[in-house]
Amino acid sequence: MGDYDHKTIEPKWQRLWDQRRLFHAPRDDKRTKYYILPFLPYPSGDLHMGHMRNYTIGDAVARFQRARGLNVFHPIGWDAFGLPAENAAILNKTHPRTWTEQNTARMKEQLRRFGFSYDWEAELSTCEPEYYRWNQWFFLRMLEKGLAYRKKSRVNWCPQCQTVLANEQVVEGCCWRHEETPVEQRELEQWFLKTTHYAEELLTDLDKLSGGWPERIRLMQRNWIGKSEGARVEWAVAKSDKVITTFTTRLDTVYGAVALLLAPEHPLVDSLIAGVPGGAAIARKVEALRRQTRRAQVTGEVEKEGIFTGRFAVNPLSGEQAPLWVSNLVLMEYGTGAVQAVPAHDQRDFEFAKKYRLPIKVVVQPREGKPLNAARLKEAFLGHGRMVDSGPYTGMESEKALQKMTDDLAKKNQAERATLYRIKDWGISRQRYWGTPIPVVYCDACGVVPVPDEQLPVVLPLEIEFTGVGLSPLLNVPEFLNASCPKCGGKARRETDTMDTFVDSSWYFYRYLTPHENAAPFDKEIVRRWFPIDQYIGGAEHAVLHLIYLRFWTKMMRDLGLVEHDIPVARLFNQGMVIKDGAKMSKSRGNVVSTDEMVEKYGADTARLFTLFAAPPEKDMEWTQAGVEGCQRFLQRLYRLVAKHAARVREAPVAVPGNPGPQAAEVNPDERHLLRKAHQTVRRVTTDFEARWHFNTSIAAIMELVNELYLLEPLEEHVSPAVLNDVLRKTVLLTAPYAPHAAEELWEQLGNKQTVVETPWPSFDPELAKEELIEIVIQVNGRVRSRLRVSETLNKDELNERALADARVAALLKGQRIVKIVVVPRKLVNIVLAS
RNA sequence: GCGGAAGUGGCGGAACUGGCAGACGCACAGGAUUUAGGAUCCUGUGGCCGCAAGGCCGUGUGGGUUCGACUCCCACCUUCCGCACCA
Repeated sequence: MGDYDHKTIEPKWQRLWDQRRLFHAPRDDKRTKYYILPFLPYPSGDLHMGHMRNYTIGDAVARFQRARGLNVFHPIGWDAFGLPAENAAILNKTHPRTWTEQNTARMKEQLRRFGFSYDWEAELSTCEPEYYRWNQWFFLRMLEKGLAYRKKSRVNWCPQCQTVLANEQVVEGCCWRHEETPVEQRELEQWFLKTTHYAEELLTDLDKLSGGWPERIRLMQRNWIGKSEGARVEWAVAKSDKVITTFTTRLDTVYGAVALLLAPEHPLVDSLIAGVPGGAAIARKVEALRRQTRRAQVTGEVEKEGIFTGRFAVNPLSGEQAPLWVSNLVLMEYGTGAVQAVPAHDQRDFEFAKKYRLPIKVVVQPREGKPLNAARLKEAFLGHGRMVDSGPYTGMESEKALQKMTDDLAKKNQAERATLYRIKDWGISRQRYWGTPIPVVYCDACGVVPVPDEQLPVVLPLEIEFTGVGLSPLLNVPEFLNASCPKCGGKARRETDTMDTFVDSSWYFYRYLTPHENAAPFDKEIVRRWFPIDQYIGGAEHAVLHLIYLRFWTKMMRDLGLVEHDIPVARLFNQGMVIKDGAKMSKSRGNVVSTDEMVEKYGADTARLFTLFAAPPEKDMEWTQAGVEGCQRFLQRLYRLVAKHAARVREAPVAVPGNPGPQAAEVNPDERHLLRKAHQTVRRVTTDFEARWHFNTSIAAIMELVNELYLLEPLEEHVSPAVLNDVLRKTVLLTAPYAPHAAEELWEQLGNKQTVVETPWPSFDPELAKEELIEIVIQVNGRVRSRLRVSETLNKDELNERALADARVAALLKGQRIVKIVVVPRKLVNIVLAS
């Protein structure tokens, strides 16, 4: 019989699954497809239990759906390019490729030891030329379509990474990897992808994702895209031929504008202050404002301030002159870098006006409450209402005035409706070695020239030296740097910037289906059959980066005619974090639980089981040693039980089509009880998988079933082999998605030749699951005073009668007047007494 | 400041549609087995009062709706997360 020994069981079944290719999903198959995958992991070196939670959840679902008869595709691969590999190269003199390969091999081994049901034949690594070649190919297509372009721009520079960061990688003014390092600003020529081209579509698609993607993620993306509708309005500068364009969503308040504010970086600032008295002093102030980092401005480390330029601008509607100020209140990055200042109706303008003693002019009166008085205003009024002091618009509703003013100005070509998005184009240039080379060359004669498709891939040279200083190390590789121009054949210099690794992760899930296809990024027909992804699983930290880029990429591919759908991912699941000692499990916090140690000491099954049992998967869970031991104890308990009885029951007849298994009529009361519990458990676990993924309650239900079995020990005295066989088989099959190795071992002991993986999910009989007698609670004034065990067919009147006849209830009713009796069939009787 | 999620025993959590609060697990206590310990099996375990039967209190706080509220409504407190001059 022996004891539960995970060390022999787990490798045994892993080998067998592997040999028999049980997790390979035939791309062409009549069964319904189910495409489930975890986020692409970065090979950072070592997996800990925090990472494993993601894979454990996905694997349980994959195994369940496979048992349900679906053709499950469950791939994994490696996000193999990126900065850490290069930083490691600088520190340890290992080549990024070597470092990456070592880490990948190590993590792959760790995943294998957990027995996840991946289709390893689909494995891919983004640093392989056969993969990144297609990044380059896509880039060229986008270049042709005008979706990729180059511009000089002020970029975020992290002095730690020595590289440019995308806006998304800047967290509160600091680097997302180095939270203590403030980001600096630099001017560089950069490659951009036009994500803004799809801003509107990316926004409206969020509605279609309702139900499939978590509300939280959709909201974050909506804020990120940040649509706002308004108008661009032209203000002439007095005594000048210059015109300043503002953007506003509240043109209705324009009569209340007491100033026009310009961002310090606004291109007209220098020429406007050039000839003005005191211009030199103003210029010095502007210079000081420009030196402030955006971080300082946003976090309020520096005060909101400004300076009057000595110039005036003409209000396009009132004709009044408004003083022109330069202020760090205004951002050059958003809108036009110029805004109307309306203190009465904008809180920021209100505070600015108070500070500089600018007048305050109310032009919209609220519909309810006291009318506003400019002199006594404590804060800006942001709502809509009735227009006052606004020339011909006075008396109108402000919403109407907004439209009318825009139309009126538009007729004079002084305004146009405009929609602005907060989302920016995606800067993909990285001054780094370990990434996809951007396939263009710079020719002295022809300028920027794309590398022709036939010359792809532009291969990253492997012979390279890392000094850790300066820009890209590729600048020191003449064989790479020096190219000939594809157009004129003359001397050209190759682009040394590489692509942001978010490019790699934007489309890898298409490549999984045909990872070695070499005529195209993927097989269109196979993709058509397998998309969208049925279930994507990963952490919420990628809510606005990866998960917007991948939607962008699909839009772009749709416009290239490569795919027909708009949304690549039908359902998204965000698992919670793993907490240890009060903090998120992470290497930097030093509170990681090693997966190797877990497998060694408790086994993968125990680790997996605990991961799912400790909390529902979307919530944070706390890792505790005692909890892990409890789960191991359960597996041992199950193992001992099955092992003890296997020999006796395995020859008994088995429920198959034609023989539905033991029925109610043929069994004794103990057996009836056990069968009922078993069928109830199958129902509970099945519905938990289908509806809400609360594996903690599923596992609790299986534990209850096992407890019932123990209470009937010695089982041979109470339960026939046929019934016991049926119940044990169900128990093992239900356990399999959570603890697949132990399940296989026990399944084999029960005399099965097929693996669990090849065995259909157990079904349940609703009739057998039904309780014969149900418990009805009798309440008096809402307090439980007694209970009845009755047949569930009893109707209201019968229940009423039985409740009043109850001895304990009758005693309480003596001398009391009954006001009302509430009867809820199958639940309770509540007798309400006069007070 | 704005938006979101969440607050239940000593701990992790359960209660799915307004109907028995605390499933399951941990921890703890008692018993069986054992030379002993460990392991295993069984029993108990929200608080207070009581020998017991039983009673009272109890889901962050205060109010409300209801025969009945962890669940719905209002106000507030705490924690976590996201956004944060977006004109």
